[in-house]
Amino acid sequence: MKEAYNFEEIEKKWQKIWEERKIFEVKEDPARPKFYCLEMYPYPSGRIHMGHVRNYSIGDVIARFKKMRGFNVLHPIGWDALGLPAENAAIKHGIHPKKWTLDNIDYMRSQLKRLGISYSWSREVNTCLPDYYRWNQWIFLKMFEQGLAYRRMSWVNWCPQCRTVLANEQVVAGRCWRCDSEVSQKKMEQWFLKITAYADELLSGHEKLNKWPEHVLQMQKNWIGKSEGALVNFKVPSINKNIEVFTTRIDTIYGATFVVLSVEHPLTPELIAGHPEKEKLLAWIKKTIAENRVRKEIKEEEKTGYDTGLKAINPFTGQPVPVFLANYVLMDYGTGAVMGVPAHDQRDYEFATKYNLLITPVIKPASPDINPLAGQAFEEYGILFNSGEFDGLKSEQAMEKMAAVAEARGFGCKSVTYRLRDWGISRQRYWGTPIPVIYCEKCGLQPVPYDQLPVEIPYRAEFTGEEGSPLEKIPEFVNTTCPKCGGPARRETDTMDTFVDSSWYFFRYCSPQESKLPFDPEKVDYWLPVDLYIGGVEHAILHLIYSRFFTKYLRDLGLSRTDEPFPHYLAQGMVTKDGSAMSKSKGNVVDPDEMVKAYGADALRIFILFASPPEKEFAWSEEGLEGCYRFILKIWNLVEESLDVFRARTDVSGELDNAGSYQRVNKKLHQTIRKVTDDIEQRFHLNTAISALMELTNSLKKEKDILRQSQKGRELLKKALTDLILLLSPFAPHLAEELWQKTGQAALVAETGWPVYDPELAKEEMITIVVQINGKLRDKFEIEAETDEEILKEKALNLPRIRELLGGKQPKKIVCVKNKLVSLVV
RNA sequence: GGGCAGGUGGCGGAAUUGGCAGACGCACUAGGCUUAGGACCUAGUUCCUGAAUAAGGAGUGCGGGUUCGAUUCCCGCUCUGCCCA
Repeated sequence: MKEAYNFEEIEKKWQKIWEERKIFEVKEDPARPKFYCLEMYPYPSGRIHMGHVRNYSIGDVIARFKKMRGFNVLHPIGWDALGLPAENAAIKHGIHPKKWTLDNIDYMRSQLKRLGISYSWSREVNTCLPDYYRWNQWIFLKMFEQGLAYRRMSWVNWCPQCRTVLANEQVVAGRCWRCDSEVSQKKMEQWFLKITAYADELLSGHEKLNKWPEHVLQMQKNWIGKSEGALVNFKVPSINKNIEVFTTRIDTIYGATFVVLSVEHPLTPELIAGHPEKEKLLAWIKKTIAENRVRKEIKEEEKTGYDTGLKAINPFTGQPVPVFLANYVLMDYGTGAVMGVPAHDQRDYEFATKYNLLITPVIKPASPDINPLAGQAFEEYGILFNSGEFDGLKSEQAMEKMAAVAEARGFGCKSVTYRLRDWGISRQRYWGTPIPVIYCEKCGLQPVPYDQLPVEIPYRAEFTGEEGSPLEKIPEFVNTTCPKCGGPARRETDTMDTFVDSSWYFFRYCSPQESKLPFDPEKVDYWLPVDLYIGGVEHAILHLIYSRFFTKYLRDLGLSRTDEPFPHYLAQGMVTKDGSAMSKSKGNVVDPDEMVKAYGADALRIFILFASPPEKEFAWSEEGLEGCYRFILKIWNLVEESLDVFRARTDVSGELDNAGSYQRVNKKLHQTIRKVTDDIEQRFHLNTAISALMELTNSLKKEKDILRQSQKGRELLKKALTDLILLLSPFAPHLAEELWQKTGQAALVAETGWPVYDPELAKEEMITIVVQINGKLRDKFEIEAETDEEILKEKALNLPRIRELLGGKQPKKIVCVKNKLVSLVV
């Protein structure tokens, strides 16, 4: 009697055994090669979603595979547990953020365990516990000591109704998410981390990241946005001040017919001091500042500016040019001032046209074949003219020479700027790491001494969503004593961006209990870098760049020797259904729990991996899942029906009736081992690995009754089933363990080695050779592999069909490729 | 506007180095088995012409190029998605 496949029972059983026997717990072992397999840790929002299942299933295949290949595998998980949603839940439902978060974690942990992911649970990291976030504070203080954490004025979103600061995600279409009133901008003192100090290394480090997807590197490059150019001073004689502009095109400077400053430029007040329409101008400036914060892009028709009436001197031409304020120059980039070259910059061109400014061309195309289009700027490099002593130079040469001249004459120099800004980490929120700083009336700003860490998030707080951060309203928290003079002082009430937590959590996994330092440098030295990092591409810029920054900082602090935390990043594609990303707002979310209940974790895992390669989009379909469930049933039944071959029998004759069957299955087996191994190890194409397993299963199913008629065939079937179970185990680990046990194995699959193939046996002996005439397939024939090209040619020409088609004519040319084809040209 | 990724049957996808396009799965069709089945078994399924298991033609977004040969390489266009402005 065949036993039925009861996935619920089987999966629970093996999850329990793995946990009890601590199969996936690891220690440093210098004798073995290590493999650190990491998936992006989840935010404990309440429930696991399909994106998580995909992410963790991919990671689990790799982790289990590497373990079977003999690696010492670290495969940890944790929780990105601080953040705004917990606070929102408190505001909306009156649940304390801590309770909400910890409850969510408990539930989601059980969900992950139900999926059978091979995590080292003893290393679980939870960022909302003081044990973890105290080290955020520790690292912050180290940065503060070195001037890499600093405070300055910066803009925040402000809801005038709720009188509170809003996070960007709380601003919906320019309005407050709670009260729908219009969000304004407010300047406040904020904390920053000096990531720009590492701008150059973050960029040059890309060279080591040859196992990152090219497009992710490109995104980071754009984000860092290095531009090489020059700084040039334009003197404003009437107020005796210099306007320093940054330009990447100093070769066009003879065409600079005006200067434009950001409305937020520090010189603005002086520039407009004597303006006849000062009031009107101030109103416009205020409006522009507000708009610049909200708006992402400035379209042509929206470019507005004001003439200050003042003139600046173009240091190259010596000519006075008008000084403008405009909304299309941002204080955040370069120096907050640019020179306007309307002939060679499209934005300047549009601006000049609108305000009737002089347009002076100074660059002509290098080749006379190119005609600059009328009615727009010519932005290409070319040959200088109208440029005094620099006439006739190419743009590239001119840029060098003119920067040198500017430097020699004292009004400029070569310069590099970055688009990358320092990282603003201040959040006026409760559920985050308190920034460990104290303000004393007498002594001023004081860092919290290391021995007073952690500064804990006070439990008792009120969550109204109004009137500033909850922390501000907790006197026991705010009121403290100055660590220097002992007098009364106030605590900083800002908390840290949660990206700080996720910038180094992968260090913490190496020694999660460490209490003297953020992590044990020796253990980190053994495990880092992460050998494979898997996660959604939505974190490709911020999280990955911040993590790289922290890694470099921790290295410079002497705590680690790792330059790049993630030498290999696998960017997983989106999970979609009905053509769009699964999301609550779209209402197309499929709950993994229900699927696990209906089909089991193994079927869900196999389907999610089978439907598309990891880096591509994955489209949900329940029919597809059913198909994978049937595949599992097929394997189950195949093994059930063949269990007798695992028992010694004497009543089977020794000789094989069907040698062809033996050959086919043996070859298929070795080819499958080869393909599954290569697909996992080299390409991460888990979908084709699974399809290879399906093929092997189909073939065994078809041949098993013939094979079992002889002793030799029974041995092969036994080996094939054994290897099939092993190959299957990273994908469907519970099923594999159960079948493994059924076939009489004492050890666990998870502790067994990966099957090995014989390259000789995996080779095809007979090969189909294709015969083409004029590139069209006309016939084919079977022949031994590696047969000489001459023989192929002869054989092809003698095929009856080919002779008929040639009609006695000699081909003009014959191309022969060993093991592939014969191509005739007539 | 710039950068990147992608476009292959009814659907998800395969084709790893320029060499048989459509593996594997879904869905569907016909038949079998069954009291029944969303189970299982057998056969079939890119499109067009054909009674056909005969034979031929077209075919990997569109147009061109390189090549004996292009889903794959090159040029131009187009559409979709992502990122940045």
